Amino acid sequence: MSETAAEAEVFKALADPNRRKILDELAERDGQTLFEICSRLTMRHQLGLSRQAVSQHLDVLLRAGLIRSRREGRYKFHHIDTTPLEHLTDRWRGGGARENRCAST
Amino acid sequence: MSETAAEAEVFKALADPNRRKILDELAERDGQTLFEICSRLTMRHQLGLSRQAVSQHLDVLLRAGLIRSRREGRYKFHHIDTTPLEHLTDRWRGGGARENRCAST
DNA sequence: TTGATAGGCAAGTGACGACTTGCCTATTGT
DNA sequence: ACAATAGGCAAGTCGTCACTTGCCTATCAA
Repeated sequence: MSETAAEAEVFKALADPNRRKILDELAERDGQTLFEICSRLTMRHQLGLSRQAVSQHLDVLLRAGLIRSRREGRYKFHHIDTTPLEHLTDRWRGGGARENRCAST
Repeated sequence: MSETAAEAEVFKALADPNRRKILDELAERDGQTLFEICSRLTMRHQLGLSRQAVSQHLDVLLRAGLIRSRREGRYKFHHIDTTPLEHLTDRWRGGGARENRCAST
C-alpha cells in the first residue's frame, strides 16, 4: 500500500473549497474562535456559512491534523498546523529526488 | 480571491483514493493505456475498477492537468504531469518563505 | 440567579460524485 | 469484409457529504 489513512484524511479535508478558505483564514490570523472564523469568513470572503457548518468543517480539519484546538474558558481557539502538508505530494513528484533540491538525503 | 479554478480542480481530483492510486501507477510506469492501467490496478493493487470507472477518473485527472493524453492509432497513452502539484500547499505553509529552506533548524 | 455568549450533539435533507449498464465508434489483424 | 481490440458516450443507481434545524450544555457578566 502506498498511503496511510492519515494522508487520506488530509486529502479529503482539502477537497472542500470552504475548508480551504477556513485554512486561509487561520493562516492569515491564527488562533481564532469559531465565531470569529464565521464572521470573518462572511465579512472578508463573502462566505455565508452557518456556525454549525463551520464547526463541522473544523472537525474534519481537526481529524486530518490540519488544525489544533485549545480550550480556554468558554472560548476555543483554533490553530493551523501545516505539518501534514509537508510531503503530501512527494510520492508523485519524486519517484526520484529532483524538485526538492535542497540537500536531500 | 485566493485560489484559481484550476487549483480547485486539482484538489478535487486528488480527493479520491482511486484517482491517487492511478497517479501512483502512472508515476511508477508512465505512458500506459486505459486497459493497462485497469489490469495493473487489479493485479498489483487489488483494485477492482471497471474500465469505465478508470476512464472517468482519467477524465477528472485530465481536467485537473495532472495527466496528459496522447493518441496513437487505436491506443491512447496517459502521462502524468506533476506541475500542478508544485506550489499547491504554499499558501498555507508559507504566507512568507520559511519552511522551504532545507537546512532547517 | 438570570440572561447572554460560545459551543456541542444529532437527526434530517438535498445535491454531487463514483460506479454501473448498455450500446456505439474507430483502428487493427486475418 | 469480418472479428477482435481499444476506447467513448449517456442515462441511471446509490452512497457520501455539506449543510440545516432544533435543542442542549457550559462559561461569564450583571
